[in-house]
Amino acid sequence: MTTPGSRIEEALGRLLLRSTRARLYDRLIEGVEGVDVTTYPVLSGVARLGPVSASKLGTEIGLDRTATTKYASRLAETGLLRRMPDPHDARATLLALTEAGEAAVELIRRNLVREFDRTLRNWTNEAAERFAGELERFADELREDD
Amino acid sequence: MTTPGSRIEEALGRLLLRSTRARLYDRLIEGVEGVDVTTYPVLSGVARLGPVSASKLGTEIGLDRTATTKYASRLAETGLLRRMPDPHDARATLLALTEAGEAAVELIRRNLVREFDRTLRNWTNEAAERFAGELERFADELREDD
DNA sequence: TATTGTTATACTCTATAACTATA
DNA sequence: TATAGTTATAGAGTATAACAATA
Repeated sequence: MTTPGSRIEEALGRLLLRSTRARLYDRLIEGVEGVDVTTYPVLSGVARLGPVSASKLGTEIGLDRTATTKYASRLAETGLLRRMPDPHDARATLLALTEAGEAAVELIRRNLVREFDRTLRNWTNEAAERFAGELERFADELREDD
Repeated sequence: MTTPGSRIEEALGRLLLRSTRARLYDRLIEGVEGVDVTTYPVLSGVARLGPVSASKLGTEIGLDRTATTKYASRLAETGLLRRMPDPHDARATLLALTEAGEAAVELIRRNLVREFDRTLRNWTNEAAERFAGELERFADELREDD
């Protein structure tokens, strides 16, 4: 029997495939030095959370702090992130966007939005809005069930 | 401006996080011996497509045929897949589910139903069905835009 | 003692290269 | 010549272990 669950599994499975993710992100990073499918979550996380330690950021984006540090260093080398001492904790280092980092985040985000809007070009606006709302709700509730 | 694309970007970004994927798959394959986050797409693909060559399966699930072969061998070692000669092409080998493979897919499917029932427990059946259809369409069209 | 960032290390995923057999 | 499956190999992602500094 074909249930909503099995249909969602199949479709979501394809979306979650490494190749789909890689292809999606590959299209967005043209002209943005130093950002790829692995460093994007770090860059995007700093953009969302503001100056943040590697430990906390790692927890938020589901990466180990050692991997977070590694990708943050890569982003720092290309000038998109900078490190600041944490005034409240001398052990910690805060990761923050540089101006170039802010610009990169803006560009990538615009590209992503454009990509999805293009995918939805044959949908009615009503259907697209509804789907967006349902996907938001689904993502929320899936992560709530920890 | 908040377009459907921007809302999808945010929601899908959360779904694509490695931690979300790992957590989801870990729950799906609970209690299924020999299946993990990498072999699951292979097993699931054979279940969906029926007896299929590694080349065609790889194309379908977005994996290189060498990786597909490797994971298929792993599934064969644990008795979930078997290889059959292709009667129409002596170069090809068809991958098919064994009885244990069918049982594993059935168990995963039951886990899926449980998982998504829990996520969708507050949705009407109509909304769940509609969302499943829209997600299928979205996944199709996102991959078409190559 | 616990936690921070970092580096070193090991393991896994996955693609490319190369080989053999068949269309 | 092109395509099938397979194995060997190499590059990259990511976790664990270990270290020094600070809470």
